[in-house]
Amino acid sequence: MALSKTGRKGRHGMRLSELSERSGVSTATIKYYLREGLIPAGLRVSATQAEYDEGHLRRLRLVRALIQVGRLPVATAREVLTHVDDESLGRTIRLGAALWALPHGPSPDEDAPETAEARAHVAALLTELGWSTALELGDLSPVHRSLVASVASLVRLGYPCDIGYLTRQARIMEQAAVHDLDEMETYGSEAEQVEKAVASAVLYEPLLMSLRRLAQSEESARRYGL
Amino acid sequence: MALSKTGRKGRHGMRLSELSERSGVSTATIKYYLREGLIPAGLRVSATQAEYDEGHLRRLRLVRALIQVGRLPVATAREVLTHVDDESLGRTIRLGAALWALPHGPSPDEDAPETAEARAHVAALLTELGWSTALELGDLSPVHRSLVASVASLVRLGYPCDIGYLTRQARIMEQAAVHDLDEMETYGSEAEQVEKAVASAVLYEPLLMSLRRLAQSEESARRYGL
DNA sequence: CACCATTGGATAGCGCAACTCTCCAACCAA
DNA sequence: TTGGTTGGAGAGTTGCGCTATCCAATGGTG
Repeated sequence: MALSKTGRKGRHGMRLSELSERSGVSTATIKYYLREGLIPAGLRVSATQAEYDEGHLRRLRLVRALIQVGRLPVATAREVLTHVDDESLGRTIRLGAALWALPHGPSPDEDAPETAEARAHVAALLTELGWSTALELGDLSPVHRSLVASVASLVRLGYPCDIGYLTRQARIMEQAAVHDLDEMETYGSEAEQVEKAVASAVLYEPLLMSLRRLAQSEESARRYGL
Repeated sequence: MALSKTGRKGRHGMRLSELSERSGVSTATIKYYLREGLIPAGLRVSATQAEYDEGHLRRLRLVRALIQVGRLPVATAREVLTHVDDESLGRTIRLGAALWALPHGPSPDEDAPETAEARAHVAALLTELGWSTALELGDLSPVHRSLVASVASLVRLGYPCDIGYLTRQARIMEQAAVHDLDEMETYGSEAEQVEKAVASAVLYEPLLMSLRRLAQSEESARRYGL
């Protein structure tokens, strides 16, 4: 372990190994992410040396969060980050593009008869909710497609998935979404807002689901005892 | 096993190949699931032949849902199903045991300084919420641990994850949980209720998250236009 | 009864994804 | 110089969810 030329954790000029130490990610893995284009190349300071800065560290942490917490496949993470980085787009579109690329469950199985039923179910639900944007985009949106796939699975398993129940749950999710956007607006820069939105989608989802399960346990204990 | 004696819908015996046709799962894969103990063995009718019934079909569909939609590793699915099948337990415990075994994100990294902070955050949150059961079980519960891990990730990325925001989201999730339990109570048998709870956890979660993202899009369009 | 496709069971192999290892020449501080 | 370190590239490893192959017992058909 040789002393690098900078003893301090300087704002600029980290080596790959220092990036590794500070992030807790092995150099081999960082090299892999660099190869895969998840992290921008460092500043080439000579033929065989490159420098990394705080931005790289931050990006690396985001990548780890996407992959480890959010369970995104590497290829998907790359696509999402491409949109996050694309400053040529306006906020809304940039945000939409990033979310658009986010992980979706398996696409609906078009051969299964339940899929058509599920599609109709979802259309009725969106109509009921008055979510015209989602209704118009329809099958083009990956989110819409995973929704259809989820409903199809439930139908296939014999759960009714009735519109009233889904509508109520959707209204609840709407509250959550409103909170999220309120929260997002507290972030100043556009880049931060977009990153926040991505984090919101991939990091807050497991968090919310954990909260939901805890709430279920609480409610169950309340109703039936321990 | 338990299933062959309890869940008789149709008495009519199927061969493995018919089970495959009706479920859309290849015979090879079904054999794999049998080997892995995800599906109880068929009724051995001779040295090299076995019969399967509607219960097996239903179980097979549940397995596919857990693995394909819920993304459960095979080993985890087996563990969950073991609890679902365990008729020696009371409903609440059985339900809890099944949910207990469900997939959790990565465990918190004890080496990271953020983890301690996250743990304190979560404790404060649970106190604020009055969720005493969750508070008492604390770190024993996998759900609690993934919650801590999620919060730690957010903190690590620089998001404040403030208690007020989390409390509001938790209250919203509480509403969702109450709906779920209401819905669950409409199912008659205990076995069905437990299965419903599992389905609720693994199938409804992606569904709810899809709804949340759609709601975010709607709200974003409402605020900022397309 | 004889025939042979089918069945269930066991084992080995495949394909993908996410790393991880190995090598090497360039580099830089001592 | 010199010896440890660096970045880059490709091959290797691991784990998992299947999938393909083989085999003997079976059982419907003629």
